[in-house]
Amino acid sequence: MDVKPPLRAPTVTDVAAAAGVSPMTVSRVLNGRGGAGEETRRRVLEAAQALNYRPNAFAQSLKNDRSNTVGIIVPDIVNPFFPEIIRGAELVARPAGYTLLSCNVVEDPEREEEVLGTLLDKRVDGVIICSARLDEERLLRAIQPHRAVVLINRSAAKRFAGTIEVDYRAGVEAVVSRLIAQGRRRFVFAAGPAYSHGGRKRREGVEAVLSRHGLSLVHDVPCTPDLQGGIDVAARLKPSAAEIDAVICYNDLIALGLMKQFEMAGIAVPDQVAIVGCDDIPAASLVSPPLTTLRIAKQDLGEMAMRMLLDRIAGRNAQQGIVIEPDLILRATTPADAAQSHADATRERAAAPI
Amino acid sequence: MDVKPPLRAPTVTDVAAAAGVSPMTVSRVLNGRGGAGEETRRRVLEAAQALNYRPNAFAQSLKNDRSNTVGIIVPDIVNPFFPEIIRGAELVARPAGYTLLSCNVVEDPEREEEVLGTLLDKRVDGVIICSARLDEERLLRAIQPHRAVVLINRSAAKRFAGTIEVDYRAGVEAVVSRLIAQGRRRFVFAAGPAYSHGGRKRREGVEAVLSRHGLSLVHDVPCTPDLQGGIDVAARLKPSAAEIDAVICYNDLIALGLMKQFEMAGIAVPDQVAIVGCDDIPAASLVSPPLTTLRIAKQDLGEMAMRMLLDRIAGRNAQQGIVIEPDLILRATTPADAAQSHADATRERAAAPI
DNA sequence: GGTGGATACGTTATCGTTATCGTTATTTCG
DNA sequence: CGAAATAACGATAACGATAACGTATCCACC
Repeated sequence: MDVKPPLRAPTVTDVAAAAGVSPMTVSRVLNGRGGAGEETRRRVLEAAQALNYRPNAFAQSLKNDRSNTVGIIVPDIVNPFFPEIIRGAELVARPAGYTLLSCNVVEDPEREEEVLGTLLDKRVDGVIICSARLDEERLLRAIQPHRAVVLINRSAAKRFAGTIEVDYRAGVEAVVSRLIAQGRRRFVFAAGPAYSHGGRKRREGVEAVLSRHGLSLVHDVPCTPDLQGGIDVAARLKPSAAEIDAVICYNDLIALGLMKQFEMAGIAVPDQVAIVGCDDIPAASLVSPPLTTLRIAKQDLGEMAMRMLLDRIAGRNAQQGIVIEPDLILRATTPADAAQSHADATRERAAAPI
Repeated sequence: MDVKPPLRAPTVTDVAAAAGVSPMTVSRVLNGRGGAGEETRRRVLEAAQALNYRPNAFAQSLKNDRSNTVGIIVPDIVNPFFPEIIRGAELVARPAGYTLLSCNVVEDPEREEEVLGTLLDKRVDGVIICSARLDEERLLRAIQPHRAVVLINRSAAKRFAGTIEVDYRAGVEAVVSRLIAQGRRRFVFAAGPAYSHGGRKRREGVEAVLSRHGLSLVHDVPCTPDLQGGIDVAARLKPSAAEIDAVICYNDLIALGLMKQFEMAGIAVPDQVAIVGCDDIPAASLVSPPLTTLRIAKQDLGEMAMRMLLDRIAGRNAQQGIVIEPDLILRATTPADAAQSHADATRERAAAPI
């Protein structure tokens, strides 16, 4: 019963034959280039419709040397921080006629290089790279052959790429200052991946404030940027838990893993140890106590990055570098400031999952 | 200083010229087809290396009529359920030489149709569709032109696609039975999207067990499958909270949104109302009380789906339909069974984030 | 020495689309 | 009314890679 469609997809030639015109005319009509009569135009459109014709993107790309595809590379798609960025990017890309190719590199620099190569093979018109884990030299070499590049949280290579950076340093300084004002003195930094540029910025923020007060980090613990990383850090800290009173975490996942372990070990948060995360992933507001964190407008970030990329593809390199500020979201893993408790409550309401 | 690369990427012809052979020979060497002398082979490889040659994927695809690209469509990339599936799929696709094009359709059936069209334009070799939201007829029409299709959680169209289904019904029956044994009688189903096939299966499970006990749902509330959905459901339930004692949720996000609202409203979980989620996203084990849920091996699911898809692309339609069973993960949003409390504890330890 | 068969290459044609240029018919205007 | 401009369309040739086929060379073996 089912009319199995011809094994071969219809081409311009097929449409042309059906409409009684030349392939060129079909192309003209379908691309709205003009130069086709009204009656002809109608016939062509009908024929295309009837055959369910879809232009072959390969042939088009081969001809035009543009793929209308852009790539986005993230270190770990399972980390809730990144899907929101991807969504933002896609929201901008699609209406502009671009398809987004999102690639997960599972926190592996080798893979990052490899994926940039694959994207080059696919002739993407541009790439957004989130939190590149490659060292400077390899990163440069890897992005250099690409037509347009936007780097998120990686200041390097401004000559070859647009950049969008989160001002982690300022954000971290704000929380740390606050904690010091509240009497905390013995800080730990759960540092995340050693090769992370954002991680270095965060550390700078912590250390700047600490040294201003004549303090320094009690521990600086690298870890994977996921729940397991937090669990590992907790294991390292538990023996000497009495000697610390605040942990600044590279991201929320680490903070949440840590909190869970502290809870099981009977370490009181925030009374004994304050915990600060980063990113404000949805889970941060759901746990008990809710996590104090630096909120980053993730979807906006993705949208901005994609707009910048499309600009660069179009040859408009207007914005070379953008810096965005994180928002300090005070929740209950840091002590409430008596004088500010009302303001905090208000803020938290605004910060609740919408 | 920087030697700006030629604007045009090198082609086989360039490599051929550099090596002093014909383009065909270059192609042969690079594809390991044999039929090239040892010395020639060396020269070609050197030339390709020197020029940093990368074959143009468009031209190859145009010639071979295969893109070595597969698509995966998910309703919402921000829902933690899906990134793990994507990761699983990618883990299988990449070693097999396929690039994965993942598309987010933001819970919109129109968009789903549109994206399937875009993937068709890109001539993907196959598609995996997670939780299709399209109705039967439109889904069939949309997948029919595709070369190979695997549907996740959608039993339809077995003639045209491989399917992998989670046996939600069985999983839900298990929890509901348990809750009834524990004395719960007044059930609510937070149903998720009305057009979800998986949602219907879950409802069937709940209703089957209830009717076996002469009961029926107190409320059946559709909602978006995210935190907001849970918040909305909570708003609907709060006025009559005294009349219910268990809520079965379409997924964990809904359950978590609901819990947060119940907590703020002073409704005790599980003493007053038991809550059950579905998926076992990482946040489920982090909140307090930790959420009882149906665990789905998400990454495995993605891997299986991709293996099935690659089989179908290769023309081996071995497995037509697979059913996988969810695991009931008992945590603290459902009452502990005295006799079983030790077993539960053991189980929970195994279920902790690794 | 001539025939057969490897082996190592080059030529040609093709995938589907479209820019370029050419051709033909139609209109416009001095 | 005739010349020139305009419009509508077609033929050709690319884009880059590669099957299919052709050719040239060399060795083996009768």
